[in-house]
Amino acid sequence: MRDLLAKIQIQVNPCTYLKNPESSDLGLRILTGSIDMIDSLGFEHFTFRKLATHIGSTEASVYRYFENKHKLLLYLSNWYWAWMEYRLVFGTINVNSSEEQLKRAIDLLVSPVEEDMAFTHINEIKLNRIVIAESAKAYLTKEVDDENKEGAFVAYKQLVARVSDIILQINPSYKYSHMLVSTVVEGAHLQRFFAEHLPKLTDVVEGRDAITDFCHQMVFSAIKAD
Amino acid sequence: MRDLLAKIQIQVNPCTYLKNPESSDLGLRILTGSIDMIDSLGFEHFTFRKLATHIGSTEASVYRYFENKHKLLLYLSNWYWAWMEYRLVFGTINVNSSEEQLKRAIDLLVSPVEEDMAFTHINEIKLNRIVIAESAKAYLTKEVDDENKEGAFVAYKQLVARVSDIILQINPSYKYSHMLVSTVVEGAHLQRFFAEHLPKLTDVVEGRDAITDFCHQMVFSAIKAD
DNA sequence: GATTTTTGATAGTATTACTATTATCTTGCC
DNA sequence: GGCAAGATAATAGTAATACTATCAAAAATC
Repeated sequence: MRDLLAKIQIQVNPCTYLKNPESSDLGLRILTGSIDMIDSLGFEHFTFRKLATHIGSTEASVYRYFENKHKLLLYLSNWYWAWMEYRLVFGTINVNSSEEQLKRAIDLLVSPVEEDMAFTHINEIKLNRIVIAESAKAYLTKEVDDENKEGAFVAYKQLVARVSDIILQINPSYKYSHMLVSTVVEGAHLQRFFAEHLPKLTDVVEGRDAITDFCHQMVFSAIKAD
Repeated sequence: MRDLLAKIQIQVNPCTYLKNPESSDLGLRILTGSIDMIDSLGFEHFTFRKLATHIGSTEASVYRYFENKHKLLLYLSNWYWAWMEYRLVFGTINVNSSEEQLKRAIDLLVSPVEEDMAFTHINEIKLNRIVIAESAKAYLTKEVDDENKEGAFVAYKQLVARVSDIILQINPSYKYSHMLVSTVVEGAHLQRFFAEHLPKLTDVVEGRDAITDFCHQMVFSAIKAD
């Protein structure tokens, strides 16, 4: 099993990079280092110069892998969503009931992530924090249409489509399945951020994870009310 | 009526500015001009130098009103949420039923905005687009905790609390009223952005505004399922 | 009409976001 | 083992951004 999983590589759309960072030692250091630094400094304070110093390389070398830090952020988001889809496929395989599939899908998408030992160069816990705090900046730009045409958001769209399909199996007449999925996924991220920084915008409850509970309830009540 | 409304001024928390832009002609031009330019260029490409040229002033003069462009964005978000709250108060006054109050509140928060003639220096349609595409960048930063302490997000928190109160009047045992409101408000913004730029993440339906419909349905099914 | 405040004009610095050039270092290949 | 091709490091340089400082002119206030 270990050997089998070791062969799995998360495929990221090439439009996000100039040279595949998974293809060399320096590339992998760029990924590991950038995840560390974006998580600790925040995207705005993160620069290729700082990254280069941190991983013991040079700015020019980093630029050979990624056009700019925005493309690097796109790469990391894509990796995250492709990883999520891979986990979703594994997590719902052999599950007969669509309701149970949806439950597991929501859990996977909105619960706190744990480290995945299969990918040593990516710290999934830090990457999750980056996706929560920074990934909206990857599409909230004036370049979004051009980048979308190049395929910069396929991984995300594919994941949303997959969960949306499960919803439609449960209730084929529900009109807003994509909206519901993207709202819940982004909403859960937002609530995690609020819980830590702007608690007045959320509801802190003890016991079971409130955000996961809220998402389950919202999804199932929405698709059943119809 | 006209005269009465003319006296109403939207109060914005002073922590966002160095000098109140509503207090001078140049200040008002900064507001009008920045709304134009952030809407057309996007926040990343917007600079104080470009703004100064656009309004026929100088960079140094703009800096006398706002510490930096991030603070200006905070000012604009605050103005928007304070304006929303003012409209919410007017829109739900003399409405007896809590259900009807909530309906109107959701409509106000998630439907496309129209221009408000009472505030000539602010183009609310452009400001709404800015809030949709840029306002998340105002809090998704490493400085959020410090700025929150200074009160940079009070207007937003107050609005969420107000709508949350209406929900609790309808169903006092609903545990996630703040989560639901902030999820719906941010979710609606996101869906408007997706509808225009990433339509695969949303559901385009003809007829009645799909996003408003979706939000109404989601809120009422969530609080009644409990 | 004098004083205070605001604005404009100009200049300057540090940092960021790149691009270019050349030297060095690996690694695959014969 | 040596050579060629490609990758990386070292260094330098440019344009734009994000400010700060100074001083004079203009406007508002008293």
